[in-house]
Amino acid sequence: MMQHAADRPVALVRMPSGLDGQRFFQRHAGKGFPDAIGTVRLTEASGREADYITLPDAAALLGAGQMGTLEVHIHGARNDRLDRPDRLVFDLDPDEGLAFEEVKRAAREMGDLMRRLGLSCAPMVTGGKGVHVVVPLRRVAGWETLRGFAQAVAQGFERRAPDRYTATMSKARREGRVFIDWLRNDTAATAISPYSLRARLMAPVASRSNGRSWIGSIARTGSTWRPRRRGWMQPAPLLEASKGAPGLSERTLDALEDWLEESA
DNA sequence: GTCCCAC
DNA sequence: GTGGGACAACGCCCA
DNA sequence: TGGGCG
Repeated sequence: MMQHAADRPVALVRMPSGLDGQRFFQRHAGKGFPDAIGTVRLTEASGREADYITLPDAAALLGAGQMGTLEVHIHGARNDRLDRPDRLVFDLDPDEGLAFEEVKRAAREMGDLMRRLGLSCAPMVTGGKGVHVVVPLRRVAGWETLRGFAQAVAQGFERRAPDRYTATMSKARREGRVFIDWLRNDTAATAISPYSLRARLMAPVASRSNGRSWIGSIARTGSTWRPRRRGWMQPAPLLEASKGAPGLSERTLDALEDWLEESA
């Protein structure tokens, strides 16, 4: 998990009093935090500066757990270049009651497009009903570019198959469709970290809808902890995709233009 | 977990 | 001094 | 401007 979550601003979902207690989302570092947990100064949209939480190493993650942390949500940029995101996320969020098969189909189509645009990517089940398609990026473009790219892709999907996709968050537009949430790609936005638990009963990592338990999720990652059964070990798809990942270049944006024109 | 106020 | 309650986000889109 | 959303 730390290969994904270390050295970037994070937000925590904490339930320090257990399942029956309150639950809160915390992005600013607070007093009484363990020494192992670090802070990183971030300028918010309002212009205000605030100290955000960051986890330098496994000890910090352990410290977070000690404070009742269930979920870790990560920013799209690392501490050493907060203005140059190294990942982009499409959150594929199905309407209530939509078959998981539809989400998988959406993820496949998104993967196809990313490959066509020369980008690499990997799918991730979120532990809820959705799938994140994560696109690791060389840090050549800023947030503005990223956001515009994500929006264009989501709207392109909607235009191509308006009966199956929507790029609009509103409940009404989502009926029977997969909402492609492109809004996770902003300076202050976060997305659930790979391998984070979820603050739900049984603390899943992966949803039941694809039949994979959280133990199975760990096995899938290439973690140093390995289950006995052979054949489960595979390289973490996202880490594989990150190796030599390209950035959002002029060429990528041109390819996107072509795709958009096709569907116009 | 910590701070702060009321008692 | 101590018991107890409050507190621990942000920013977007769209109506 | 406020509500919904994640």
